[in-house]
Amino acid sequence: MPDYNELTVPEATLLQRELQEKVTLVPYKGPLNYIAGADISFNKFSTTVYAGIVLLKFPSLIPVGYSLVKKEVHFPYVPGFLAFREVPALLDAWEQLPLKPDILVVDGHGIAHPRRMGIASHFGVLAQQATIGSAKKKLYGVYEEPGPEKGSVSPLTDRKGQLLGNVLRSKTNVKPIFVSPGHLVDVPDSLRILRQCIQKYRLPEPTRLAHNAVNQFRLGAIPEGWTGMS
DNA sequence: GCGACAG
DNA sequence: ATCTTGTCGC
Repeated sequence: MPDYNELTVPEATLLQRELQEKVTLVPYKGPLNYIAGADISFNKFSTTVYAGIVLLKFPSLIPVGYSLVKKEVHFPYVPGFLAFREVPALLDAWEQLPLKPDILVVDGHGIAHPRRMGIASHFGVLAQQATIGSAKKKLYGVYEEPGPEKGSVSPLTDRKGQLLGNVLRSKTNVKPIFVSPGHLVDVPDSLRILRQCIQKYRLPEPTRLAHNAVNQFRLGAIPEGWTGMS
């Protein structure tokens, strides 16, 4: 695996095209006893990123532990290349997880990307892990605004009509979230599974808890490493 | 050339 | 993404 910090955007584009051929979109048949959420936090203008993965029991969505890692990154944030900034740190956090989840929810898009290679797909291929992308804003694609009530959904497609994911109204009268498969799951299952992760907030529990964890970690409220709960 | 543009 | 007080609406 190349050092992402040394890549140019053209080189990163070539790598995305190579990895894209490995993305597998299939119905999810495996067990679903554990699910996890991954996210990154950082101080503006800083090259230090705080990555974290929170593991939760499914379907209770009760958190059972988290993995936190601090890392230096130099690849800049460029729309369409988020993975080159966040995946290295997330892989470190992933490696120190004592127990791998059946599904990992990544904060960002899966195949709803110009080259069908959003961060969730990128991570999934490298870690050979089933992943779902859950984003707060659109990166690529077209869609009709879903109805205002919680549960309303509308398809996200490319300009040729190919299905990329779905736009889900997770809470009534609240901006919708974008759900797309990353790897080893398909569009229908990514939506079905993610819907089961919505509780009281706009964001799915795995992502929401991961966001809280990395934020507290960055602020020094939690120590680095693996922390089981009980 | 102009608008769009995950985190 | 992060920094922030008040404010609008269910």
